[in-house]
Amino acid sequence: MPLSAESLARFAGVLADRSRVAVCLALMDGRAWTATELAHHVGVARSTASEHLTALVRAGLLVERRQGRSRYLQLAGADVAAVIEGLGAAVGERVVPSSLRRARADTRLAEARTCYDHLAGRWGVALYDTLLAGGRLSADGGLVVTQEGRRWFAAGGALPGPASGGRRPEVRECLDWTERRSHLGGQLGAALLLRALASGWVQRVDGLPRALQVTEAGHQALADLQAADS
Amino acid sequence: MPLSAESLARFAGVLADRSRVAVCLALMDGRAWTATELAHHVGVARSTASEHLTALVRAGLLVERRQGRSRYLQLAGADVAAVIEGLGAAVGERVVPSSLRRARADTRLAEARTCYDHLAGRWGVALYDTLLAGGRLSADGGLVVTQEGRRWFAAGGALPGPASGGRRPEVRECLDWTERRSHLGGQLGAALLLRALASGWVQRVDGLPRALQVTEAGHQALADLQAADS
DNA sequence: AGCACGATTCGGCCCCGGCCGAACAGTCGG
DNA sequence: CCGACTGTTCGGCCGGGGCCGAATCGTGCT
Repeated sequence: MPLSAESLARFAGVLADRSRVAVCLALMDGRAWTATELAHHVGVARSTASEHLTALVRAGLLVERRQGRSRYLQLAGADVAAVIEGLGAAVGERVVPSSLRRARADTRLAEARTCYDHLAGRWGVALYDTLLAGGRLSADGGLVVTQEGRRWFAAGGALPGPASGGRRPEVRECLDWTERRSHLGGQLGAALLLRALASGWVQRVDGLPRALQVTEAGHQALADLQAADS
Repeated sequence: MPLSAESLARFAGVLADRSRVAVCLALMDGRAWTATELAHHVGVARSTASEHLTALVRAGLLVERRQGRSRYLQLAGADVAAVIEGLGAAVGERVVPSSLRRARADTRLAEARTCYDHLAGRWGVALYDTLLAGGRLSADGGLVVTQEGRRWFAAGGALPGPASGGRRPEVRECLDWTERRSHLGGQLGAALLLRALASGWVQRVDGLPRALQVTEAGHQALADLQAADS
């Protein structure tokens, strides 16, 4: 009779399917997967996966980001991850032995890390925010590099060829839900990571593949960038 | 492919039905309901409810206690309640504004309180344990009052007529999952509450209907009882 | 013993939903 | 413009499962 039973059951119904659960479990690594990757991973036809994914998005468990002919999917937020972990605990399984749990626990991963081939973590997010605040990037209706930004990237040697005609977008807003903030992806994001390593802003940490340590020079570089804008 | 997806989906499937969810929600008050009560409450036939209830018990969400021709059902534990609350939070609903949440938070309710018409809370549980340890109650295969116990209850004026032919059992083990322990229910439990109030062991608290405050006399009475047994 | 009552089982109905393959729509690259 | 590739929509198939009513069992009361 109470309304809550209806909606709660409907919500649980979304998680009441192996394929959909498998999708969510795969996404527990916090990264964005493409639809075919997920379809192949759970072992169903692309058409079937498509329906599941729209259902998960409509239910608010996933967010999608369409890019070209691809559709990238991520968990909607840390709260849904918590629900899934809670369910996993209820059936007595450890759902996430993966990088994510460590990412939250390990402060070394929290400060700075790679996300695929670009910069993430608190420092990566801060750098992205600074570039945005300084007008080097603009996020009005799709992320683009401004003229000023293009000069700055070029000066640092971090600008790939303007017509480096790959399929990959030049810049991309990459949502990392452990931070619940965006950082810079795409070609330029990758180039920026290389520059950060080359300039000694960050350095890799032995034994922790994705971890980065921010050096004094790195903190200084970010501070300089912020100071130059004000 | 991973086993966890299968079992997790099956678990979610148990909660993917309005009727079953409505049952769990009703049981969130922490008390035991009878099967027909639940059937009537969620608005399905008794036969349908019976199947749902066995499913919930088999899934480990509920525990049952058969007594005479009745079947009492309760939530299996605080952990399942937490899962349900988590799910409720995920759909943006407050599942339990009820007494339970307060019972956990409010130390006054935690120390001693009424559960229906008998004693619960830490002090109620301790009293029950003491009666059991002192051989006044025996729990081997169904709770019964021993001869020694019968004398003790009679001495305190807490013994209802031996053939007070109501339908209610004389003693009953009542499982309170906020304590995760049993306390004394049934006719004798109710009589014991009256005696505890009459003897000044506990007194009611203004403004908190179910709350009881344990007096010095109450603590003393329990200590005396424990001392007499050793 | 007989009756009342709570609970369970069984057969049957019906609808929901997961699955696939085929066809279609967009996008990217030559 | 023409392939190559990603995703989506649409029939159609089929199994699962929620629901009920009737019959049955077991318990308790008189």
